[in-house]
Amino acid sequence: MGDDISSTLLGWYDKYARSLPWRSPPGEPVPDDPAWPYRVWLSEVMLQQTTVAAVKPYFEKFTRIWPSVEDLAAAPEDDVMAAWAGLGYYSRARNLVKCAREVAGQGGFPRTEAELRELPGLGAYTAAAIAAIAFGERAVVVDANVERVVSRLFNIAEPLPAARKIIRERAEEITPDDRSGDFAQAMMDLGSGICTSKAPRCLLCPLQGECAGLKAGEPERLPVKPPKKPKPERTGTAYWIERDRHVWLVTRQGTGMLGGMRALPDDGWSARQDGSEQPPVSAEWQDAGTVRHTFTHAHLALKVKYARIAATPGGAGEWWPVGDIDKAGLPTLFAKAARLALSAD
DNA sequence: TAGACGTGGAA
DNA sequence: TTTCCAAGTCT
Repeated sequence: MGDDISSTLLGWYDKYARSLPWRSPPGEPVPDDPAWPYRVWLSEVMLQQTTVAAVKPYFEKFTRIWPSVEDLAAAPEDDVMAAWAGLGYYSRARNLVKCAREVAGQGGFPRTEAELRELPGLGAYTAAAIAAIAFGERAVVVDANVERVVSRLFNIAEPLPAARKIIRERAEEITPDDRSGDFAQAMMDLGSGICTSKAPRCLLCPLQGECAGLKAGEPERLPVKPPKKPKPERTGTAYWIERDRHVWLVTRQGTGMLGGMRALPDDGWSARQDGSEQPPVSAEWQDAGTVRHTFTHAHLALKVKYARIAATPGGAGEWWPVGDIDKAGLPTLFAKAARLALSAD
């Protein structure tokens, strides 16, 4: 049963695998090149909760600027954060630098799942994926695609997250000893293009004959997910402070929201609390408008105010040339705010 | 363990 | 317009 599923799926993958910049062709042995695990690692971290389409240009940029893990390890953290700007989940970029430095210090990536799991930013999924894809080790790779495919294949109606235990057991049973990396990527391609969340294309599925969820009638209902909680509405204010064709930028501290990223100064809004509306300096503030932005866990209405001042604000920050604002590495929220300020000014 | 943590595209 | 989500991790 498990062998039937894996051999059928691998046969399908040999024929229909997507060609992606970080992939080797199906069925080929793992490339014997130190750049290979680096590229697999980088792509896997970028792909966490992020679409292939969004990742592609970032992967090209990172591998062009930093072709090896040693290059990335030697890069200033600020440069890496700025290059990551717009991709989201910035703790990934902070951990990327940490991880690159550890790996470079060790002379390369470890090749076992357990050792990989110890590196910053690598959880159960990513460690298994790298072990299987980059090193050809047998590993059971479970991500949201695998959860969806497996819950349908075996008609697992238990809701998440409780279903994870049985899903992992089933995934373990159908994962082949050989080509477990190709098998994982085949499951992802299947989940991405055929066994999709809302409208699975079961008629095109190589596993339709083996799918208990399809036999039971409503595979699109699986996996059963817990109800979502409503997102709170938050308000805040960001400040565009200009002097002599330069704008005052700060770097957000800590590991919280947008931590480590350049930003416009603001009034201390967070996902948990509205901003104070207290500007960082006193000035003749003018309204530029409001930016709407949705995070995973809150909606934000960010008012944007602008002013020209003569002095330098107190506290840490830097004057950034207004003409180079697109090179500042602002996360999307503040890139939107900057655009608004520039259009109003 | 449930919540924090981004973004842009699809429906 | 709003909701949902896409190759998760960390605390």
